[in-house]
Amino acid sequence: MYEKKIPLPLECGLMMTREILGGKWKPNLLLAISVGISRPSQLHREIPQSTKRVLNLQLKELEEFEMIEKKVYHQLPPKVEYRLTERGKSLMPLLQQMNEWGEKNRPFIKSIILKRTKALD
Amino acid sequence: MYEKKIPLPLECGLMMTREILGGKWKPNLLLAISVGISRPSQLHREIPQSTKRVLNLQLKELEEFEMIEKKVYHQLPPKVEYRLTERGKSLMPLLQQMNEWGEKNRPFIKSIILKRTKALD
DNA sequence: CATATAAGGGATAATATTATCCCCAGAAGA
DNA sequence: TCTTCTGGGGATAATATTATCCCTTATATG
Repeated sequence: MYEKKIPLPLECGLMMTREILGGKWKPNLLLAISVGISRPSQLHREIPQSTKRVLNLQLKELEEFEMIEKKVYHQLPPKVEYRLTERGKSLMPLLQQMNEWGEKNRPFIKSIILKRTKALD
Repeated sequence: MYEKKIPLPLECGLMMTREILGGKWKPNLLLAISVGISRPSQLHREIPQSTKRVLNLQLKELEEFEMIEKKVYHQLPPKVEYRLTERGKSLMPLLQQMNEWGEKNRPFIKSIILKRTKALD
């Protein structure tokens, strides 16, 4: 996320998508924003496993890549809203498929993860 | 990839998909295997930016999650072939979408990445 | 004999990514 | 006054992931 010393192949579509969706919470953020959860505090409540700090970092990157837009209302208390750009919206089918595939296969994947953690004692 | 100390939300479909496709070369490996590039050496030639070592690690994980199957021919020189399982095949539409979206948006994403690296001097 | 190919992996370094902690501002409500 | 809510981020620790290096086995080829 910060600087990359080992340049990644810029000629590969898969890598490009990875660059956008690779962050741990980015897919969740995009999906949440797409359904109208637009303010930072709401997003954090939606994804409480994470931290404001980290969410901010990932939001900033999504903004850098113009997947989302940020509207700042200069008020007190401050108010910020994110929304998807057209480019961001074009990711929705992909994200939905990711989510669906994951849901369908969740029991199976989960069981394997649990086996692994048990194998560690 | 090795051990995870911070447990990830097992109830989220997106996270499950991430667990499978999160490795740097896993999507490429799966796509390559799907088009018949089945032997480790072939795969490495297909993805020369990586290393045998790393590819092996990622292949092993894909196997653990039963996305691919490994056939070992006990010969000399050794011969190994990977192929997709049914579960692995079910990932193909997703991978193709990832690839297509990435290809479409590659020029744009690339330009932003390049701006960032230039901004570092 | 030197080199290549096949597949694999231990040990360790380098990098990248996330998490944690604690701070800031200003206003409203109990 | 003490707490809560808003949004934000510096500094640093902890973890996770990839990369690098080098060695093994056995056959075939120049």
